[in-house]
Amino acid sequence: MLEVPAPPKSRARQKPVSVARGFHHGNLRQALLDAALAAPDIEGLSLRQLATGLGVTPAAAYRHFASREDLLLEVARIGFTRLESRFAQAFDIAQPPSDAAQAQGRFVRLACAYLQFADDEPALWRLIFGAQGAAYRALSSVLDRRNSYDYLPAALLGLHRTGVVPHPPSERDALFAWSAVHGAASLRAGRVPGALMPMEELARDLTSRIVQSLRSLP
Amino acid sequence: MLEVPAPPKSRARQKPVSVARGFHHGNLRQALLDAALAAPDIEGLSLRQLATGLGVTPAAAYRHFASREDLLLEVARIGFTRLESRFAQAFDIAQPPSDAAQAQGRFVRLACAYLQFADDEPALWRLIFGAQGAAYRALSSVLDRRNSYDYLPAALLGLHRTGVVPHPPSERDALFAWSAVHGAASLRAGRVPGALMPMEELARDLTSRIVQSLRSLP
DNA sequence: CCACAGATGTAAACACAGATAACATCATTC
DNA sequence: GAATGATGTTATCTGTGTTTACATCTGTGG
Repeated sequence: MLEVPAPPKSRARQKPVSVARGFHHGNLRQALLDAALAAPDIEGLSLRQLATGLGVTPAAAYRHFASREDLLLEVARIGFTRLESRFAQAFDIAQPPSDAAQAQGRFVRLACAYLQFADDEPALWRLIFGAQGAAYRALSSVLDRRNSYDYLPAALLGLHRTGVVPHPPSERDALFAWSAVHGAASLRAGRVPGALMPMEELARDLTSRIVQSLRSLP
Repeated sequence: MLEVPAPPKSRARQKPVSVARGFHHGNLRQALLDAALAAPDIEGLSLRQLATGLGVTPAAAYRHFASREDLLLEVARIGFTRLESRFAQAFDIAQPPSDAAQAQGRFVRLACAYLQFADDEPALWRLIFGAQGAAYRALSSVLDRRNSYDYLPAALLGLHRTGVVPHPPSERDALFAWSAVHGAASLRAGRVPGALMPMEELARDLTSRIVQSLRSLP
């Protein structure tokens, strides 16, 4: 197309064992995922815009993803992994709580991580939990056995072991805690006015109420 | 098109004051809304399928709605009205609670209504609250001042007046209650296994836990 | 009774999206 | 240094939202 026939083709000739770093584009797959992750509205993305935005033909994307749906699912998987790593950091498995305050701190941090994720990555939050959590359901079978939602029961167990809560946590206890935190995050993501207070405050309020409810029931 | 030129045109000639019942189709607007309301996936609807399904040209729909988005918003409005009427029925304003049991019964019925709506009309639920509740936000400014979400604070107030809860309900109390119920409904709509127990049971469990949490805090 | 005006529907077209198939090109490997 | 498979391109198909120009129906005022 009327360009300099071959400007020395300065593309790195390193040949680093033939790993990563694809051929023409240079790892288009990852570039597509990155672009999608950076989009303000992931679900509303168009493959074509994504591809042309990367200087590449729409059809090229189909060498890496079977469909748009497939790409979005992969993005959701990445997002879920990010959420999980936030959980892991908040849970801090290396430092099991040795007293009530520490157990409660862990619980607060966990709730905070959940809420903060909705705040920091609203597009990913919508992708994962929006549309009735279709993506979440499609994913949850593929994820580690050590599911994200084991952290919460574990934190509740810590509350029991340190004497904060008299009974060992049941499944319903966990469901209730999860409901409250998830609901608060949803309302916050939906910008419901009441839920927009400072986040740490919200997390403390939530968790202390949950703990209160766990103290009394049989 | 090779049909009988004018089979006496048996369309009712009643001329009932010229109200409702449009011209060619006979109230296409309502037919479009009804078809959308009946769809299993409202957000995924296509205007063209909708129109042709009703034996009408795609462009015809644009005589009644400015855009697809506009149609969906109207559907969401109708859905929200349905949810509100469930709330109203559950709340039963004509019979204010005169003792603790009745106040708790009202609270349980309210939670039940919320959960039941998610069960009965999943497509509407997703439309209203899915995608970070964009539709809900777009709507909430248009709805009655007597907002749907006034029922919950009112029910909490009833709990206080009948002595179930020592302190008058604060905004945070309401937010917590709403978070828990909304979260449970979301998890249920997302078919999260733990949330799929019989509904009345779930509602009782939820509300009793919420009440427990309200009993203790300052 | 009937022409007119406005509401309603149709036909045709545009831009854009997802998806597929046939072809071209590059990097690696024998 | 050719064979090969991974990668990207060029059409092309179907379907969608939307607009424009035109046709038709309905109720109304002269």
